[in-house]
Amino acid sequence: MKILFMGTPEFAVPSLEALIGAGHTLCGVFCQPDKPVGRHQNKLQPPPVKVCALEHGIPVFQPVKLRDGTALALIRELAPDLIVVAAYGRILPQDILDCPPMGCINVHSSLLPKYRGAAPINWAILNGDEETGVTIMHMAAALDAGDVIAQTAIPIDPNETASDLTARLAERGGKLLVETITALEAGTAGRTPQEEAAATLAPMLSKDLSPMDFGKSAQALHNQARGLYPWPAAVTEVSGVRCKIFSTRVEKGQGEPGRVLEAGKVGLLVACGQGALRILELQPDGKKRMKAADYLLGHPVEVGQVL
RNA sequence: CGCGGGGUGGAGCAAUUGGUAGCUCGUCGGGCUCAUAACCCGAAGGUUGCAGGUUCAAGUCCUGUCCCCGCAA
Repeated sequence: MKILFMGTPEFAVPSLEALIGAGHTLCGVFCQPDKPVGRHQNKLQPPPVKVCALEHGIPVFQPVKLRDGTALALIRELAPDLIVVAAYGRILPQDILDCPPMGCINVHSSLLPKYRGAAPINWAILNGDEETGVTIMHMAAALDAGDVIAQTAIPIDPNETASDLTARLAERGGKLLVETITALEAGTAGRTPQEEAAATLAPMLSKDLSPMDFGKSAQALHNQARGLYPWPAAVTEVSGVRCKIFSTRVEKGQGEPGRVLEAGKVGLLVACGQGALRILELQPDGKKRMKAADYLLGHPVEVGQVL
């Protein structure tokens, strides 16, 4: 099968590699343009998918616009049988969707119709879900609304971070993608419309989600810390110093929300609206990530103070 | 050269106006205890990121260089 792949971040890489591994012909890879990443805004960084594609000698295209006709012309020239999209980061216009004979399919990291949008994995954790999954679907003009071809559910570990879960789902997605294409070729693939009424959105993350409100339950805060890991991360102030909270645990405990119940070798224990949150790992502004216990050695926090 | 913080014994931090580096934890040895992420006693461990410079003397001032991190994207 001659395939045009579209994807950008790390999540899409296993899918691309799975296609290559399955022996499909990749006639090209589309990804977002290189952009400045990190501290040195003067330097452009290639997205992970580009790096992977180049390693495999696959031509890479990074169009800035998809609706000015040049992208469409390019795709016609590449003449793929099928377009596979995985976290490309753009909505494909109808003329491109209509282009390949076998159509366009998408790898999405949620159990659609739940969590349509940019950050399905994070929102599944933020909401405390116990399972999520990957879906392969035909693409429609609306956001993540196409008919479902295949779906696999996987359990979410109670302490799993979005980063870990992303890696697992990316791998699972790659496998399901290959299986699905095989089924499409064989003509045995199913096609189930999504139940619109059950659709929910998983919008892009932002730093507005970072501040921790200890009035919430310890479980909610724990979900916040792992769901926003590693970016934008749950953030709170410890003795006036802004800290990203990277690793937490839900424990029993009671007290005014935000009050420090314990500060020692096992980190900080902070009272929440319900239960208490053990802060195990954090990162102060300008410092490296460290165990909360280590941070306390040089920055004593009094038991009883309120964060 | 986008803005800013920082590199000190294994870890996290200190070090008055420049005068041969201190604290907490950990580690090792010993003691106490039914027991301990507890306590007591003792010990080891640092040419202060690197390279130059100023000075009688620099972690502390100057120059250069490498690395880490936050903001911003």
